[in-house]
Amino acid sequence: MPRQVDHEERRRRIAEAVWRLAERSGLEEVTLRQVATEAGVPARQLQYYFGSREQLLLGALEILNADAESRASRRIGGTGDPRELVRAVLLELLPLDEHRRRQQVVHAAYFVRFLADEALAASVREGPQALEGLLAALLRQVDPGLDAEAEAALLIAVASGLQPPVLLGQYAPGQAIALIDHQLARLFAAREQP
Amino acid sequence: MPRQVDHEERRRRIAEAVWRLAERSGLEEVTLRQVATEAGVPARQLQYYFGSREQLLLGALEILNADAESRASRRIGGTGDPRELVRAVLLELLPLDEHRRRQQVVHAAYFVRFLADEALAASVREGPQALEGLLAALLRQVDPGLDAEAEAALLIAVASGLQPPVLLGQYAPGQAIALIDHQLARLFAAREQP
DNA sequence: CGCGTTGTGGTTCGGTCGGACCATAACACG
DNA sequence: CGTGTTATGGTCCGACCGAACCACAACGCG
Repeated sequence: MPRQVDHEERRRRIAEAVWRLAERSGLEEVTLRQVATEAGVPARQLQYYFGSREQLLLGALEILNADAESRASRRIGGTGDPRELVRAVLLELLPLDEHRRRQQVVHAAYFVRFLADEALAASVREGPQALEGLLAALLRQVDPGLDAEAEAALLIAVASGLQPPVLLGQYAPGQAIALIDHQLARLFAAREQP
Repeated sequence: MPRQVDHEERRRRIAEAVWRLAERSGLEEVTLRQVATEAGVPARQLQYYFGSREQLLLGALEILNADAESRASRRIGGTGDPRELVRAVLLELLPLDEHRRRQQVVHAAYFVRFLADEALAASVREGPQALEGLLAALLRQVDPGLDAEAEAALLIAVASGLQPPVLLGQYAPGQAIALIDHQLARLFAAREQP
């Protein structure tokens, strides 16, 4: 194999340009030329490393998701207490740093596309479903008396429902966290002082 | 004024074409030509009734919001019981019929644009804020002991957080309603049998 | 009955789009 | 030291974009 080039690094560099543009002004502005300019590479490379525009959008999304997942698991890996773990998982859904903000805005930019493409929709459903299972298991661990599935679903709905207002600046991140803590405190109240 | 033409009716007809296209495949596909074809009018009329593409997108959004608001107030107008009213307001946030589904998908398509344009962002924040105030007032009426602001914010977060999974087909509408009822039941439990 | 306002249709323009194409440079390997 | 694979760059094409422009049809009013 001649000409040593780190394909992954190139693809990542280009994908990051896609994210920045999508975050700034939606998929509409993610044209091959704009991406090339933003990434600082000739337009031809996008064709070489991703193929068509459609594949570029898909590839950039995959890299973003893989990125977010590894970042998330690195962040929650430490804690052991189930109750702390539940909280950590939920906070992961809020745009509390630049990476998560970008990831969530880009997801929003893709959202209508998810609806239109059943294959995409299926892969998007996986994440929340896995998260819901994990949360339910943790909740059962904390208090077997809970309706774990329903409470897990509610908590995820709360956290993801807080995304837009935080992104829009309607709530400060601290307010969103306080609301999640409010819901968690009520949920765990019975178990707290038995 | 010669040539009697119902401007509002024309604008609505064109706006509906914008919604359908935006719902189907995002703002990216909302081009003047596509809108004209979809609405069944010559492209020139879009220019005449809205001006530029940007103004068309804005105008279509305004009409959509006015529509949704009148439809919503007509739907919840009947009930008097505060507790029923709270539930009705929350269910209004779910995509339970074609109109609400369309409205919410179109909003999703505009979302990144909201983030980029501060004026738009401000107008988008108004709705939820007013809703939150209304809900908080109702909650205080039901049970003065509640932290009405926090509970109102949580309920709205739950309902709006349930939008994406319902739209994606992850939850059936009935499941989403059940989750909201679960949260409401817990909230009102103390008041139920004093 | 003109006549000026208002609405309509079609056409055109400069620019940008995604993607195809081709020549060539860089390098691992026989 | 060729030589073939891999990577790169520049260029070109037909299609479509938003928007401007123009000629004219319809109609209320003086």
